[in-house]
Amino acid sequence: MDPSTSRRQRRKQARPAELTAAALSLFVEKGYAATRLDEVAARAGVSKGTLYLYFDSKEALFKAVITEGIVPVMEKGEALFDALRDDPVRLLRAILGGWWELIGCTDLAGVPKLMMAESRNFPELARFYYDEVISRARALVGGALRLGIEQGVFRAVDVPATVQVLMGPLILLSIWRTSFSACDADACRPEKFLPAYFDLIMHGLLVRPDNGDSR
Amino acid sequence: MDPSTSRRQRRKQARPAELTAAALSLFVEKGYAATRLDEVAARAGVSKGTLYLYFDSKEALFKAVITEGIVPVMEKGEALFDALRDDPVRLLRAILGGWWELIGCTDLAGVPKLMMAESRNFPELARFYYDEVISRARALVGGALRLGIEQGVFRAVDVPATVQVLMGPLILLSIWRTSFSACDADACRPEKFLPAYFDLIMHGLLVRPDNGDSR
Amino acid sequence: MDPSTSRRQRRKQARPAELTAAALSLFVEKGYAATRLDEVAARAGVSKGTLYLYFDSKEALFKAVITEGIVPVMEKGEALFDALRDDPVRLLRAILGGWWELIGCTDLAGVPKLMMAESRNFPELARFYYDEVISRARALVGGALRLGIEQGVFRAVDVPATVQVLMGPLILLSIWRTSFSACDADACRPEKFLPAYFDLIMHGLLVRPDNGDSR
Amino acid sequence: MDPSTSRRQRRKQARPAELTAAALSLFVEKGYAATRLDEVAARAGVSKGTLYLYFDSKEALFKAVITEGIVPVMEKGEALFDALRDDPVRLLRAILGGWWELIGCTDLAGVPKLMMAESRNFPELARFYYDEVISRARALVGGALRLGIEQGVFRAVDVPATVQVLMGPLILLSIWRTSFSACDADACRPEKFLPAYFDLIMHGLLVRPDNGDSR
DNA sequence: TATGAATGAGCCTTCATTCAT
DNA sequence: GATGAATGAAGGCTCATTCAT
Repeated sequence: MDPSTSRRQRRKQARPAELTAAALSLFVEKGYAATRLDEVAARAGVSKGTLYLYFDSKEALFKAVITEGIVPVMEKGEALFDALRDDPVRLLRAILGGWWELIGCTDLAGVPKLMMAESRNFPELARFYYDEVISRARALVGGALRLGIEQGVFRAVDVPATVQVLMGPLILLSIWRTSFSACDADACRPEKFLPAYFDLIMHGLLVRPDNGDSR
Repeated sequence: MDPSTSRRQRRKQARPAELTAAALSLFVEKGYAATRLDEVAARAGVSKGTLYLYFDSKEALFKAVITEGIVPVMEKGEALFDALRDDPVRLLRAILGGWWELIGCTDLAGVPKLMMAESRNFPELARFYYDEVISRARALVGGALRLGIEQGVFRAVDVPATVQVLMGPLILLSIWRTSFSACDADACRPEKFLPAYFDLIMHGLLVRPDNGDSR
Repeated sequence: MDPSTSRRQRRKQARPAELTAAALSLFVEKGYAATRLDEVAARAGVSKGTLYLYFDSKEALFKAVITEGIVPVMEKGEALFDALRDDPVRLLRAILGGWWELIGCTDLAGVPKLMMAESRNFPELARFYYDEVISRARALVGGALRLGIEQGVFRAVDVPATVQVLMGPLILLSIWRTSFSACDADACRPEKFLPAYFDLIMHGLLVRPDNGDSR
Repeated sequence: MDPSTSRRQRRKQARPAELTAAALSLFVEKGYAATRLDEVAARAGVSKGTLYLYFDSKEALFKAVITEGIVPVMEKGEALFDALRDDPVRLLRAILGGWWELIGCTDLAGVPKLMMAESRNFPELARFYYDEVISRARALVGGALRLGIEQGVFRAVDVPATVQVLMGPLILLSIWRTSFSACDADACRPEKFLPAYFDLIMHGLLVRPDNGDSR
């Protein structure tokens, strides 16, 4: 292997990910329209022209940011599901906690925020995101709920609506951290929020919440 | 009084509200940066120049949209609080349900969405919004929680964190309706969501949820 | 009539023509691609943005330059034809000489030059130009030839091919004047060229050239 | 001799001509400014970087296209002149017909078209072209005319102006073929055009046209 | 007060040119 | 010699803002 070629090759292969990472952080910070490609390129350490070697347009870059970032994570979540089928309580905690670990507390938390802000401007992308991310996430959480109800561990709640309720606090916190952390660093600390979150929802879901599972 | 002058007067007085309403709907639809003042003026039925008679700049219009829309509503909420001090369960339902009625299901639901998207671009406005809206809303919900805990009706939850948890689903649903209703009209129907929401949180909060208060 | 409104109105009505005139001169001078819209605007005495109030894009401006400039002239030519039907020699001179007066020696001479340079880049425009200008011009010249042949004044030449031959020197001269006048001002002087042109073609066409018609 | 080296050598020597040929065809098709060097390189089967091994800049490539293509042809024309001094009619036909064979109906026909379009953008090149091509071509045609006039075969026309007239149809047809052949394949067929051309000009030039020389 | 024509700074995008490999 | 990734200056176009009417 020629080391010199290899370095350039490695660089070239890494570029798209470096660029989408830079773009993600700026899109989240400023919004799609207010983000200048100059800045994206600068943050990725390349010139403006280089960006166009890898992405056809600002819109293409945006789509790559959304699709390439989040789809792989969904697959991990689905693997989790199969591993914990027989304990719905641990499964639900694993899914919701896993969402937080893999998305909510990482840069990818910006993706839901972005999609909410821009879904009307990019309808096909919104459709894609809905099908590939939202639906699949709902199926995971809803599946865990249904298992728990079938096994008599969870109360017989309205599953689709409750899924939406369960995701709400997590998604909102993840957005909060990229939006209001300057105003209120305290409310954004997950170490206080997450226990209260799991305490409330488990108490709300479990048939017999007193056995300590809600902690 | 000349009636034509009077009509003009009325018109003139109504203009700012007509303009902020048009601006709100467009900001929510497209985002701040992607909204053109041409469109705002057109939707309000005036010319672009007229807009500048009432607002100094696009930024000033944005600030008016945020501040003038939502602050009055906060006062209604605070009045509610004083009226229902002695029944924390009804009080909490009234506050959360009132939030939905007065903000969540109206055009004002766009305001939280906007502030999340633009807080980094308008830090002082974010600070204002945090102080005048978020903090006061939290005080209301947190006050109801504390009353219930003191009176032994609610479990002894971590109040600040639980407030955040409680608001999450409501805020998210309100955003969802302006973002993904095209993809998923069903999940945006509050008549299914709200009962499941109250069922879950009341079960999660109440010391004795079986007495029917959770419905 | 309000004179102030009127002046602005008059200005607004004149703008498109001022802009196409400026654009024509620059397109002819530099070519379509090398012409910057800044320059066009500056030459018309307005700002770059103003140009976009009247034309949607550079391409739209180019199309307007071509279509609005030359079509009206064709109609004059066709009127000429009907007035001189009974004297084919004078008719042919009037058409060819009229082409020179109305197009060849004016700024419109740039239009054929432009179309030749850009026809491959704007195929629909080329088609339009071919149908609305070239075909009609050929019909005029060809009609005069045919009349003369029928009346026994002109030799029985191949009409379509000869039309092309007759137009060649005129069109070339008009292009020459915008291309090589700096190199050779002399060859661009029509007062020398035109007599030689008419002398040659009339001698070439007439059955009895000696009667002086060739002058 | 190593045959592979030799092939490379041959390749290397052929490169400039391959590149100018590719460039000529693209310049003629799209114009100088609208031609991208990527395309030129691709059409010549090399990479963009390679192009810069042979030409310093786009402008240098353009100049090479103009100068290297056409100057050698002029010399053939001048050789022709000396060979046919004593028959001015055949000489003139040979020069004009030769122009058509060597330039007008080949890719080199694009050169006059290009120079007309770009002369204002490249004044020194225009000057060079004027001196090395136009003047020499004029001298050839003018010389034949003068010989014919001296020998009493041609009428006493204004030589410089008539040269311009004689070249017009040929040059125009050659341009037409690269510009409007898509619109009007018929008018571009030289087998119809050239006879009509020679018929007209010979009739126009000859003192006694009836002796058949005009065919 | 209301209008809308005009402005020009700013951003996305292209492409001639360079240079490390 | 050949490549093609990288650069950055330049131009088309947008839109917030101004101002004459």
